[in-house]
Amino acid sequence: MARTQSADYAVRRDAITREAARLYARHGFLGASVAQVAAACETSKSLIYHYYPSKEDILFAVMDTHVQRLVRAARRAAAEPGDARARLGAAARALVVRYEGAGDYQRVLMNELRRLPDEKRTEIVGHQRELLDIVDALILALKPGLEADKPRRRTLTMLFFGMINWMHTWFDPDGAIDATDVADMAAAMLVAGVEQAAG
Amino acid sequence: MARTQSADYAVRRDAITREAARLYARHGFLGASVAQVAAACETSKSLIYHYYPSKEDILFAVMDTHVQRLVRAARRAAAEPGDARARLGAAARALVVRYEGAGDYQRVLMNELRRLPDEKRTEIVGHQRELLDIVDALILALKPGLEADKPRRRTLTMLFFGMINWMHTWFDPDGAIDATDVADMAAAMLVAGVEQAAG
DNA sequence: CCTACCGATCGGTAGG
DNA sequence: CCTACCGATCGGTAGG
Repeated sequence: MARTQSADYAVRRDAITREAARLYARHGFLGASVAQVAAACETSKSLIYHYYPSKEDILFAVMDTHVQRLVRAARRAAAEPGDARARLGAAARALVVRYEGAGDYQRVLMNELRRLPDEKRTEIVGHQRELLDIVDALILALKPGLEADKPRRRTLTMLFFGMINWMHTWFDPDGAIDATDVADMAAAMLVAGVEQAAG
Repeated sequence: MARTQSADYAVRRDAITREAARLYARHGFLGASVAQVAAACETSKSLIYHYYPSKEDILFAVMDTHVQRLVRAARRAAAEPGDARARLGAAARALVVRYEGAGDYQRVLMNELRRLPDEKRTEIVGHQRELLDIVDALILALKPGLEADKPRRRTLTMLFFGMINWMHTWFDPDGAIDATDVADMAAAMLVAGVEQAAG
């Protein structure tokens, strides 16, 4: 190889991304300064700009890594053996587990999309659409009769993501009900909505 | 009376609140400056500070007027004649109609709560809890057997608000499905969740 | 001529 | 109700 990067280049970059996710989640993208991100990483602002060309590029990294993991997790769950109902439950649980394990990233994804420049926002939105399409396909597998009713399928999908995407605003991991139970409840409610729409 | 206010004091103040809601909704609280609010009202920053002591007080006014209207609308719908199922549907429709008619206010309420100082945030959260309690009471009316299971009732309530509170991120008023249909779907899905939890 | 980094400071704009 | 400002802090970049 011609030139080498620091041996721990990727490690440092990930650390920056993680601290930025924490601060953007807590204070908002505009409310968290690059100086705060640097301080959290116990380094200088200049070092941050060595790893990322701009504050918005850090935001993109936070969202992109998270949404890609969500897509992979949902795809894997939706491809498990079992009928459509079981695969929907598996996908719901997989997503909720990821939300819980990456709460800061999820908050940033939900709240700061408009802070991205058009081109980058489009890329993230594209991945989010892949996620919607996975659920849409499961709804269709559940009720092939809804083939012609795309608007209703999309509405059901959005109501489903409404239920789970904002769990972070109220869910208590130390409470009486755990995250996978909530995922199962949301999946069951979606199934009921699908039955009703089809019947 | 000792001193008079301008005859159109309330009208001007409401106009400021409305323009602020629009700008806070579009750019976020931190992303919208007081100068922008003043420009939108075709007046000066100083005039804004004549009507409101701080930028955060405008934010509080936006949230407070909206959440109080939501509580009134939901209470009225929940008190209509009919069984619990019908009253739940009426409450869902009343909320969704208000969300649609006050989209900017709803967006601000959803996204900017943490920008309020503690005391004011507590006041808004108190009103939101009234809203939760209205739905909780309807769930209980639907299934008295859930009396002892407050955690599950609260989870169902939060899943319900998850469905309708973030409609503004995806709902298309010119689309094939109208807002009250979405409200009915959400209400039906909540009922299914309640039945399942009780059975 | 590269990379990895530092302390200091740039031009503008924020709320008040 | 305006212009003229303030102390502070923003995202980003300079030289070395």
